[in-house]
Amino acid sequence: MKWDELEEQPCSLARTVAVIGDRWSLLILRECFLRTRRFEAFQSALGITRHLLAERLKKLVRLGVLRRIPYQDSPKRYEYILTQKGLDLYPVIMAIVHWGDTHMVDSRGRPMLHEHQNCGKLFDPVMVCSECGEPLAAKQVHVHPGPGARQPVALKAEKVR
Amino acid sequence: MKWDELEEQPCSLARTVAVIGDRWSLLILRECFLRTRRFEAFQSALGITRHLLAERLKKLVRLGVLRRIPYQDSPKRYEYILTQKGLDLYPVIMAIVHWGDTHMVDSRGRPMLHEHQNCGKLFDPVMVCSECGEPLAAKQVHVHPGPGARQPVALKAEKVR
DNA sequence: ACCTAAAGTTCTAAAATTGAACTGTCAATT
DNA sequence: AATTGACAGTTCAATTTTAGAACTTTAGGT
Repeated sequence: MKWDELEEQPCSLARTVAVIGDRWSLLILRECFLRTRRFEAFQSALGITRHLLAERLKKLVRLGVLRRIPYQDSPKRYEYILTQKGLDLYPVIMAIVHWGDTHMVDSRGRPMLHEHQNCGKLFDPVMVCSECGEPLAAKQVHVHPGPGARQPVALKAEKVR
Repeated sequence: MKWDELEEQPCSLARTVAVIGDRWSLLILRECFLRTRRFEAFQSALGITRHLLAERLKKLVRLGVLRRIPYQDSPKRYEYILTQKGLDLYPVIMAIVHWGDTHMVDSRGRPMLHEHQNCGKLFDPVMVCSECGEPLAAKQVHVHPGPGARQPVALKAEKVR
């Protein structure tokens, strides 16, 4: 399977994996949320090769997650900032961090703590139901095909012919 | 950077990316949450090569996300089920799916809908603060070094010497 | 004139992934 | 008794990605 095919699958997870499902993209986004904006800064913070960094930034811009904006002329230099689409990845990042905090820490404890400015407390992110507000568990969720589900099998067969 | 180095970084995101940050692991986990358990079933659902599937399953078992349990003798056959550590990835999966639902759908709409058995409604997952219950936004969160943060620079220099 | 900084690009070697065929065990079928 | 098929992998060559290092371009500072 190629990356482009992933993007076209009738599955929101697969399509998102096409965007962030590699070793570097999520780390680049972590840096974005920590206010990193420039090529050299990404490179030295992550230790990614310049080649790959250039490629990933290009990809994230193409997909609308980052915007490349000039911050000076002569020589023209650009920096990378999160779009709204990129900012919307925050829950993904936090869910990942929280899993790491729970299952991948050593004896010394968490590398980072998060403080919620709203309430002033150190917190963990919790995923809840938009309708009833209760925390979500896999077993309480049933999945139904939506309007964008895979075509009926008959139609798929047509296409193959 | 190698995968093992990722696992050892003082960052819960990097450590989690070491587990799920590749093209296939998240898709395999999607299938697990959809009740897929067996090698052939994963293979035909995903179109992954058998070679890679075997490797990824082994890795997820080694990392404690899946457990390999025999379901028959003669010939001995095994199936793969989520451990608690694996089940805890549900919020990550849901956050990813929700982002795809928001930003990667075509005109036909979502491929899948989710129903919360608790309240009986179709829902979206929302990430909230464990302390005050308010939805989280990146701008309202401040980050502090925790007990497992990177060693002081002086100590790092020691190590290098 | 030379050095540095930033943001890339180019090149070769190493590593990961793909695709396809092959293996071993056993049950069921011919 | 021999053949077929299911399942859970393993093996191997070819292709694609990634890593590592050097190089390029534009311009300011000394």
